[in-house]
Amino acid sequence: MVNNQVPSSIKDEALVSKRRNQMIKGAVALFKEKGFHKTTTREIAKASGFSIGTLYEYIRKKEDVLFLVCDSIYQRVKERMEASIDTNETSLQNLVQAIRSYFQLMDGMQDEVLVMYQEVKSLSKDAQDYVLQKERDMVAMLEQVIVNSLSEKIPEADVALIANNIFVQGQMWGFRRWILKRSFTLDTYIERQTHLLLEGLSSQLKETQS
Amino acid sequence: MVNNQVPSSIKDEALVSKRRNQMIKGAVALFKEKGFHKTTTREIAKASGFSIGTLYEYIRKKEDVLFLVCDSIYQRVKERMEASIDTNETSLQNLVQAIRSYFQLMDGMQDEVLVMYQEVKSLSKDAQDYVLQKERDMVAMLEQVIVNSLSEKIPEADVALIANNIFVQGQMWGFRRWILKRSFTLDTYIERQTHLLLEGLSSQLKETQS
Amino acid sequence: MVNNQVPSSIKDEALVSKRRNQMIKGAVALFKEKGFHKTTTREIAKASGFSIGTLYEYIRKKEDVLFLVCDSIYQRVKERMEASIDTNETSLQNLVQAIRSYFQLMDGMQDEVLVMYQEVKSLSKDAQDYVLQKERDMVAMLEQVIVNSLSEKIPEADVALIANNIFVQGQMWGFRRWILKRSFTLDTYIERQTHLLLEGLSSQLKETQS
Amino acid sequence: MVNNQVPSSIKDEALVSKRRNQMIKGAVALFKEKGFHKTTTREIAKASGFSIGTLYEYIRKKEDVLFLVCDSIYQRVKERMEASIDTNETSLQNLVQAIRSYFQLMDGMQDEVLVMYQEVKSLSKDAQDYVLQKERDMVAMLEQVIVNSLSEKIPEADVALIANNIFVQGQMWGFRRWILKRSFTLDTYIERQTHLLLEGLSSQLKETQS
DNA sequence: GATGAATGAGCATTCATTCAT
DNA sequence: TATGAATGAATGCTCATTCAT
Repeated sequence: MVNNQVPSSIKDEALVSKRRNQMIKGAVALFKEKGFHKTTTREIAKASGFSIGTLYEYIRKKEDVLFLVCDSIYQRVKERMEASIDTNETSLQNLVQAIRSYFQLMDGMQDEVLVMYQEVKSLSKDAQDYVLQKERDMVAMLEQVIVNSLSEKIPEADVALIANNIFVQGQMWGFRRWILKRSFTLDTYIERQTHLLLEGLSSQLKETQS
Repeated sequence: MVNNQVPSSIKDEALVSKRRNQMIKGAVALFKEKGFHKTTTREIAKASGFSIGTLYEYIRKKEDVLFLVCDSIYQRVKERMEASIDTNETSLQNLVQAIRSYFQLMDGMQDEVLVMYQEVKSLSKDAQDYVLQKERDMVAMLEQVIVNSLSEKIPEADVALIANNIFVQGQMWGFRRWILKRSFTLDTYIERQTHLLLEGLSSQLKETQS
Repeated sequence: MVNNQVPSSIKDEALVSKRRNQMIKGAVALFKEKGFHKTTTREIAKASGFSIGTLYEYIRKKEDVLFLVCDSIYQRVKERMEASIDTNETSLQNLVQAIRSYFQLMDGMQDEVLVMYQEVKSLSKDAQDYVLQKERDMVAMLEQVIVNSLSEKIPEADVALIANNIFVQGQMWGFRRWILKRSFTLDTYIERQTHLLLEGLSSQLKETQS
Repeated sequence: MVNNQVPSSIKDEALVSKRRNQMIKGAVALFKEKGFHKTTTREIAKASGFSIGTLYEYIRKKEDVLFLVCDSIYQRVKERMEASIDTNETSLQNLVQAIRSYFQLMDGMQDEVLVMYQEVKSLSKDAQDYVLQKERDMVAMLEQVIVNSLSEKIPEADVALIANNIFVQGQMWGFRRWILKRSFTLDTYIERQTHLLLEGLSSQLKETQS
């Protein structure tokens, strides 16, 4: 699926898609290593496996690469969340499972998420808005799962807050690993965060037959 | 107090201190507005009130400015935390109060924290280590306050986790304001986060006579 | 008629001719608008109605397009001068008529002449010589008409000078329109320039029975 | 006198003036040789005797060099015309003298005028307007001299036309030398053009006691 | 100590031209 | 014949850093 926010002068859409994937893959690795600003377009071209001229057949400006990278990361995270999280199921188990899936996802896409985290602000306002909408969607998914897992209604704001906390704690496993890895593995991290959350919600939670 | 990590060719320490403060003040404003990479040394010099030549009498490289800025921010946050948080007091009230102080601090230094958040990765490994140590110190303060507020011992890892959660939630008020401000004011945000935390800890908390 | 100064890899001469005409038509419009140097080969191909690859089947280098354009303009001007000017007729009326025709021609081909005027110097020396020969031919035509209109012989140099003056005044109507249009329409311009010229020549002119 | 249409980041106005003169001198030579578009900024810097970085301390964009060059040429032509032409004197001799001075000037600044002629269209609309105003001023000077040399009034349009003819004939000596030099030297060219003009005006001219 | 002119390596971007299909 | 994807040399411009005054 070609991202039409970024025009290309190449007509063959399948090719555009293929080349942009090469580009994204190469760019993520570089951005991870040295950040967007310290990465040159030539390096991106080289890491993508084609020439600088070819790079510019598929984008207009360097910032387009960043946009493509951020968008692709958000898209992949969103898709994988949609695949692994059931927003209809109403059991508590479903919330626990959703958190686990999401944290595992964050663990696996750690580098990508870190890149995204540090560089979104380098995008133009428009591009940021476009990309952040996906973040809102993801938080909304978590909110739905939370609501479904509760037996009593709690204030909307609290649901939003919990969803945001979970969301950020997932990312935190990526961008604060330097401090967390002293005390946790991914599994213990998931387990303890879940534990803490459920304790806080205990009185409103649905009964679960495990 | 002159930061000796960054050598200056000027002998007069008082002057170095004064000039660097001008520099930091000007630079924070610029980094906030356009980020470290898009800010030029000329702009920094101008915003600091002196010439480009003079700027380089007080630093060696552009990165030194970033280091000075980050260090100064951490330093100020740390100092203000130390001033408002009592790590000896053992009441639950003290934890509540510490959280409130810290969140208010984050609210007031929102821009600075945002800058720091996005730009630390641009520092050299050494500079990052130096600066992150201050972060570790702050988390440690929170850990101490948490431990003091509990009647029973809980695993060290849990203490670390809670401290990290609080720490990040404070920053989150700054860097995710775009999504949080739909549901919260600073006060309601503090109140609900505190509420959630205490619910989760309720069984281990010290009794409080309010 | 295919211009053999510019080789093509296509064999079918009729096709070459057709494609080059498309090319010239498209290119003139572009050169007029933005000049030769700011026009890209891709734009020329697009304006010509075929692909960049096809463009290069009919020329060797970008400069060939400019040559083709200049040559075509000169050719058209020359042909139309030959069609409307009678170099055998010896009346004064014929000179007056020749000037009128030529000025009207310049008015109609204003854009083309302007393009040619500004861009010939971008041609290689050889191409310039080739193209300027046509200009010499046109001036020679004017010289002939002038000589025919005189009753007495005047120095060759004077004839050349007058022919050049007429020639340039015709072009001047194109490239200095910004200043002339405040005082003249095409008709008054023709009338006054003719008047001035005839005054200067009055004593040598042939009698005319109008 | 520093041209304020083009901002410089250097404060010392005398220096700006000096460097820009170096720049103009170097650039004219290059533009003359290969045209504005085929001249690189590096070449301009080199020909000016300083580095590319320094060049850009005195201008903002490459086009600024062209503007500076065109403006300087017009300015010099205008100044020298003002110095050698008397717009108050009312004798016929004065017109003859003015033409001679102007043609000699064009002869001496041939290269500059050629450059200007071919490249003004590369300037932005604004810059063109600014520069062409100087041309209007010069034509106006010629008009004044013409009017002063006449005993009877002739239509304003005719005065404008004659002034323009003289103006263009002066330039023509530069840009059509390839065809004129077969029949003329500068002196004979001046003499014959003047002769032609005076013949045309004879009945309206002031008596001159030579 | 302060200034700001000079430097040139470095970077993003363009575009004429080629060539496999 | 026609196409258009690929190439990379070339170019305009920026900016951190130095150093003479």
